[in-house]
Amino acid sequence: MKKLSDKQSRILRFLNSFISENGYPPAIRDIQAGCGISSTSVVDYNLNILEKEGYIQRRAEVSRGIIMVNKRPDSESTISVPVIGLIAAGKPIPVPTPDTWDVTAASETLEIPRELTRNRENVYALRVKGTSMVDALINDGDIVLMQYVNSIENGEMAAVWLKENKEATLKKVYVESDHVRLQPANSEMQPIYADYDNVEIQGKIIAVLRQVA
Amino acid sequence: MKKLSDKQSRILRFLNSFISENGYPPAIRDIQAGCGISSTSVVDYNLNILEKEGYIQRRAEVSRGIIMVNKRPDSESTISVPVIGLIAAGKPIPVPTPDTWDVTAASETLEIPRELTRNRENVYALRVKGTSMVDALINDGDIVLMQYVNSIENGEMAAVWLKENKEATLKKVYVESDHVRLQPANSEMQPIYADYDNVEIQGKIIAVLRQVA
DNA sequence: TCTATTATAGAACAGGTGTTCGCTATTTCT
DNA sequence: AGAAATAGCGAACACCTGTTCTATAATAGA
Repeated sequence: MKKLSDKQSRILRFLNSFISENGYPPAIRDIQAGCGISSTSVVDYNLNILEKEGYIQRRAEVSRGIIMVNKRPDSESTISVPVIGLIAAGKPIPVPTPDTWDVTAASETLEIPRELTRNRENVYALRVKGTSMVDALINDGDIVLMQYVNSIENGEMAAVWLKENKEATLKKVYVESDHVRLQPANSEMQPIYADYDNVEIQGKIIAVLRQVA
Repeated sequence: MKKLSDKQSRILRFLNSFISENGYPPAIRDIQAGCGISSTSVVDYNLNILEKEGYIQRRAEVSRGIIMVNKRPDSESTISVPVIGLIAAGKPIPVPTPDTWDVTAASETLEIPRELTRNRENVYALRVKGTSMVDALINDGDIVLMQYVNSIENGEMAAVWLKENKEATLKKVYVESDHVRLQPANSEMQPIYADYDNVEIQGKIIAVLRQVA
């Protein structure tokens, strides 16, 4: 790809904003006005260059037949994820089962790119309260995306409820010969060992979001 | 909302498929052909009904000026963030300036909910390489959302380039009497002290994304 | 400096395109 | 059945819009 001229990148920026603002692409004369270009032929000239360079596609003889190639037309690129509650040491998580699944009932939802959830089903979000999970690189205030599952693979990070301790935490879970090993993500921290019937999987973690400042 | 006639729901379905297939809305005569309708006026007639019922919006006198209302244009809820490169100890970040800002030139982009970026401008993303920033609760493979800024508030987490050490890192930055204190987010870690002219702010961190498994 | 290339201008053309109008067919209601 | 509302039809109009043509200016190469 060659370097774009000032006018060309201006057109490209205008295309993006126009489409996102109006829902349909601009006509040649919209671009002309929006970018302060003197002639439609100059717009046409530069659009052809942009097409040859692969930035856009054009449909001949079609009004507003301009397609941005980089941004996929797939409008289903985000998914609504319910923020169910807090996870904190000492409190159980009110995890919904797939039966009682009702996104609309959640008090708060988050728009998450499908790219992050990788099209998984039964995804919910939890706010992390307290610093009890810094050893898993998860801080106070972070949001963790969880997937409701009954069982998990060895080594996956999961929200586990320790019945005896009455404590929920996020750890890597390894099922071993006669116990369950709960391993913090930080290799310098020591693992916790627990009996099978003391742990209850409440979902596996698939992503972490943290807003700073 | 009234019940739609067969023809109207056929038009609605055609609109969806046409837009997702072509990237721009159909003209009246495209709908006419696509739905097997005999006259453009019939299309116009039904489009007006669809608009009155709230299914679409129309721009008068604008070719292809049809907007689907139910599926909001993605760009309203999400923003395209360019993934500019890696941040790792020992490597400078090729941070763009607002002048050379060109989202389309980035090799990779990420759709991020505006909620996460809080409508900030000049946002870019970096992939974190290596575990050199675990003390800031940022792991290998994490994606950090950055905002290009010249200066930052005391205590904000920023990407700083240490000229002497030839090293980029993410730390909380405090400007103090005769030096700059770079404080890891983890309170148990010791801060780094650096001279004013040894540090170069390359942007402040506004969010962290981590995909697990 | 002369020339080839690239970029810009303005105008005009031909077909695309939303809109309108008069009229007919179909359905709904009384 | 008769009237009224709804739906459909075809054509025509007037503007929209992509495209093309010719001419000129600016730039780069030799």
